[in-house]
Amino acid sequence: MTTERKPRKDAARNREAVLAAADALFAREGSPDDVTMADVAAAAGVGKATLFRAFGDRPGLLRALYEARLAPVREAIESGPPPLGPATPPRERVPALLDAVLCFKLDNRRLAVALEESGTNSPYQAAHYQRWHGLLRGVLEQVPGLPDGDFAAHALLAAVRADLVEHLAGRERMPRERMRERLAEFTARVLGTAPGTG
Amino acid sequence: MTTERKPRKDAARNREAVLAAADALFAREGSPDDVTMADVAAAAGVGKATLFRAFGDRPGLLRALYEARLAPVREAIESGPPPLGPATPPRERVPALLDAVLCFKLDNRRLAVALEESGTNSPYQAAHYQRWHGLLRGVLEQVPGLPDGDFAAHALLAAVRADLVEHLAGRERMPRERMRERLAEFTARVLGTAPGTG
DNA sequence: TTGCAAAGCGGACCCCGGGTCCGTATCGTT
DNA sequence: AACGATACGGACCCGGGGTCCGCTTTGCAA
Repeated sequence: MTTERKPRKDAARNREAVLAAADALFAREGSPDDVTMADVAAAAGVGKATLFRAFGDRPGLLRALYEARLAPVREAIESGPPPLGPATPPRERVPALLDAVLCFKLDNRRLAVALEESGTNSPYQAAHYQRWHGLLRGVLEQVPGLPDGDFAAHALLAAVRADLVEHLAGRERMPRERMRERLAEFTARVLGTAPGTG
Repeated sequence: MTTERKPRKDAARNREAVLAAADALFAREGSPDDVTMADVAAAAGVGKATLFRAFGDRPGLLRALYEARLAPVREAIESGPPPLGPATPPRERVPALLDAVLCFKLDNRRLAVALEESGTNSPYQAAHYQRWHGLLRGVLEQVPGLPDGDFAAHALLAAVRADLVEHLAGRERMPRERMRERLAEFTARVLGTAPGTG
């Protein structure tokens, strides 16, 4: 087993400072890649090496920020009450999950875009995507009449990809509630629960 | 009006050489961004400046390659016979369009990925995306019972995004015909023409 | 054919951002 | 207080996109 030593307290403090600074910068700046690593280091009042030692590389920093923000949502999904929690019947849980993802991306647009475009490789290898996909796929496969949960999960998640959300909400100024509504309609159609279909 | 002068013939020749070289390199290399502009210039037997003069910047080169490959498909869509051409009834044309996009991306995976990730800004501002979306949206809105063609068009196109296609076809080795089938099923569900729904 | 702009060429060069090195400062333990 | 381990920081390196400018080629015209 890999014995995890606990970090020195200045290290921990710096780590927090960096996270806070990065958070603020991404919120403030227009485009994610206008924020350079040197910027973050400077804003945190820290040397570049400290930053890289703490997070490995740029994607590492983004991931850390992302996971921190995502934690409450994960919690709600893994052990919360319906309609997000595991006790929810599949037909209701699927739209709830997608809505949660959408809302999360709406609330963290810049960050989500930065993360998706940061890796040198596709977002589909990212651990958090694999988790979302695995979960959604599992729930979809409990819905009778859905022939292929795997592809459907990918396709539904594609509809809430960060850059699409950013495009619609940011560039096209589509209101939040409208987007949620459209996504719900779309999901319902895929599930075969659409009003017009019956 | 902007008077377009015709280029000198060595310029034209070089332009072709660059396109051919880039094409070959993207096909050969594993990852799109392993191919540098300098590589392309060298492979084409041309100076870097020539390359940049001809195409502006890296995205410009990618776009040129992409448009060239895309031309026959556009042709088939704009003035070809059914099921792609304009004479096709909407309910058949939507899946045909998506299938065409999917096949195109399968045949030009590397290039499509490179293009989507190349721009400093999202792929949703790219002219070719706007065209696909506008077209699909228009067709969708001719289908009765579809409340929102705009979002549905985005969502359906998201299901055939280059990196997803690359992930499924490349990394996960999903066979071509299987992908087409899954996409067709998914599309049918959205359109309300799925076998399980009726 | 030769003259001569203008258009084009090429590769050395610049810029800038991610990532590293290593001498110095801090921590925390004895 | 002292000393090893751990962390700090900013100068530094590297590699890739994009530009500059002195030289070559083209094509028109005399």
